Amino acid sequence: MPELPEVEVVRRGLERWVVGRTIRQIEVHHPRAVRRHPQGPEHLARLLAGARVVSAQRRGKYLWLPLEPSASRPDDDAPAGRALLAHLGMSGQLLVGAATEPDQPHLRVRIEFADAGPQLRFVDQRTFGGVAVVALDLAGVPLPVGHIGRDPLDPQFDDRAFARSLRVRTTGLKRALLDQRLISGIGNIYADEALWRARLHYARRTQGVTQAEVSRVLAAVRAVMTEALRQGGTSFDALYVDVNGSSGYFSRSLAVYGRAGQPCLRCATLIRREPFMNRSSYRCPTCQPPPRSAHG
DNA sequence: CGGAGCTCCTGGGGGC
DNA sequence: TGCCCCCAGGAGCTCC
Repeated sequence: MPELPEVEVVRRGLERWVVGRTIRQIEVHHPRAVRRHPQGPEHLARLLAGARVVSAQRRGKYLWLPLEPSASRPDDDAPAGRALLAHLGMSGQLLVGAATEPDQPHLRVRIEFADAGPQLRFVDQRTFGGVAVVALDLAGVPLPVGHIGRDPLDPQFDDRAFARSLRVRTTGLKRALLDQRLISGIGNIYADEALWRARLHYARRTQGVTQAEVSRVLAAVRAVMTEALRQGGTSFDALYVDVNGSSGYFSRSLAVYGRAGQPCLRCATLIRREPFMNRSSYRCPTCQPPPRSAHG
């Protein structure tokens, strides 16, 4: 399940293998993979043909490749330029490989370049992810990404502003961590890992969280993501891989996620799995006790 | 408008 | 062995 560290691994791969190259043509193999491109697959293909990839950017779990502005036209509706935007969703992969490699079973979009180099493929089993060509705002951020907050590894992330907006929310702590408008890049795995490291329960009321606890949870988020990044990301199977198809090793380092019934690495209490938002939360009952009152 | 719940999707795995 | 149901979950959408 790609979260910030996994997406950043992919971004680095794109930076190395795709930036500077010119797209020759693309093939859309599944309409759902381009559903976020409202004008349809043919329009997407037209915009990309001949475009040069300028850089590889990321905010939270969104990736985008700014494109060299084409010769300006009077009717240009994207004065600040366009980018190829990608979200990996649950199971999306961006793979760089030779044209001679056989098509993956869930190949959704193929991008070929004008040079003789490897192609870029968007492969996605569950089709929660997708690609689109979108306009950039004056800050260089894709319009559909405008509502996404900065992520905790962004140097411009404002810890104090985060603490303020967190404490005026009326929700639970984990729900807030998963709200990409407030802080981006965190998904179910890293939310559980960070809460375990910070020794906080997922249902803690955001209004009742102290400044020290906010600092603790932010430090935990950054620590777990930085460690995961160093190990190439988290992977349980072949679903999440870097652009070369290699898996990360961080799954070996998970303290609570997926460890129901196994001892807590701090206190040996058995880790518990509980239903949460129609999904699961993993926690240590001793290190992360339930909040005692409505104030959390 | 904030908050909560629903929905999209596919393949693996467990139960019978 | 085969079938059915559950599970994984990001994020846009809908409803209150």
